[in-house]
Amino acid sequence: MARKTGSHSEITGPKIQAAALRLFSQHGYAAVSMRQIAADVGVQAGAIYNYVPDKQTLLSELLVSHMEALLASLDPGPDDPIQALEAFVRHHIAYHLPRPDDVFISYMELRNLTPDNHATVSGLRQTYEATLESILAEGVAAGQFHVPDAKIASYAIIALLTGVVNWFKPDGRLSAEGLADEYWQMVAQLVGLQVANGGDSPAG
Amino acid sequence: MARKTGSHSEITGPKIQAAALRLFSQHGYAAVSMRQIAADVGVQAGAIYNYVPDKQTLLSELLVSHMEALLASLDPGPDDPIQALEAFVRHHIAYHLPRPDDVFISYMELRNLTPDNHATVSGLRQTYEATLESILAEGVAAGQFHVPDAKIASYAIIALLTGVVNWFKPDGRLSAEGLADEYWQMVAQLVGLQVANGGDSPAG
DNA sequence: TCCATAACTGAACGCGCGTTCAGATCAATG
DNA sequence: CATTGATCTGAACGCGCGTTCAGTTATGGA
Repeated sequence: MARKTGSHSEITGPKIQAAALRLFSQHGYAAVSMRQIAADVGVQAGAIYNYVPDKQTLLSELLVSHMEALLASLDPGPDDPIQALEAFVRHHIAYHLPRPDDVFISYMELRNLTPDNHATVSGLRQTYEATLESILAEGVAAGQFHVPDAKIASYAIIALLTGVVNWFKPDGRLSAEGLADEYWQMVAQLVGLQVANGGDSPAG
Repeated sequence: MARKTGSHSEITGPKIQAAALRLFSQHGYAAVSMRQIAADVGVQAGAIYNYVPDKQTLLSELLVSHMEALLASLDPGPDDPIQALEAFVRHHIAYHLPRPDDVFISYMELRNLTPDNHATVSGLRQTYEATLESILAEGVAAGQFHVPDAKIASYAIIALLTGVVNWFKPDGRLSAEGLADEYWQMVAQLVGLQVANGGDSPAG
């Protein structure tokens, strides 16, 4: 054998993913060229094709791996719907806040996926949304939550939570934890729970 | 004078705006070519330049006119924060539901605006958001609303409300009014109001 | 040291892009 | 009906796109 497999590959490969993620998030998939990604990595455009078959696959892999990592990070959570909802809310914020670029492309570049890739990513997303919906449905059935419709409420809550990456700046007055506290209060109230003002999560 | 000014212009001009709006919303600004827009209108690409100086201006005008129309449609509303919030929620949904394409491009194509155009549109958007924020702030000051932070709550509520266009289908079980009812219940609870809901008692 | 080969370069390919413009077309005016 | 100018066509411009590939470079095992 000569040269160890992937001596640079282990560096350049991830660099390409990272550059593509940032550039797609910043300017949009269609507006970013392979040459721009290559320049960002410090390489010629042709070199990218040692790592990725084409531009479309590059985008698709970013979305799929984000959604799979998000799902893998999901804890089954407590049985009690209230606790489960709080855990979901806090986890959603904690997971998404450090990954604004992933959130951006996951919600904005879906339409640039080929039908096959779109179906894959949509399926993963629906799995995630269904997790929240079932928590809500259980809480409604148990008389703990009061929302007009569990599915609509799950859409509303996810939109509300995901929107945080649009304005949050890590150097602002709020820490990630403080932010999660505030969002949990709002979500708890949204589903009809009483929340101690300015305080912690509801007892239980 | 020969031919009356704008004999076709009055047709083709709006057709271009409409086609651009739909195509930008569907595929994204960068992914849509002037030739595609022209084909959709039934004209050659060059003809577009009788109506629009360039592609960037075409996008910018769509965003600006949407935001200006949205602001113009805003009623000052009742003095009471609760009534004002309800009016804001219902109006937001009623205005946005029939205009999903405007909503899409207004939130997804901001980054494709030149700095000047971006500043203009952002300014209009901030005016809109400030309307909600001041309603919330007044309600908090009056002890009617209980949210951790008026500004964050306004972001959350707008994200929640705007998300509706991502899933709403006009032929589903819900009418626009029924939908507004459900969203108003959720928002009312989010800000800490008690909402009568089919006879169940308030939680807690 | 030699050399197999992973990693990369740099040029090239056909193509579609935004935009321009000279000339054709067409409908209302005089 | 002839004229006029708004409207539109169709070809062209330079350019950058995604992708390919023959050839160059660099690395670590033999």
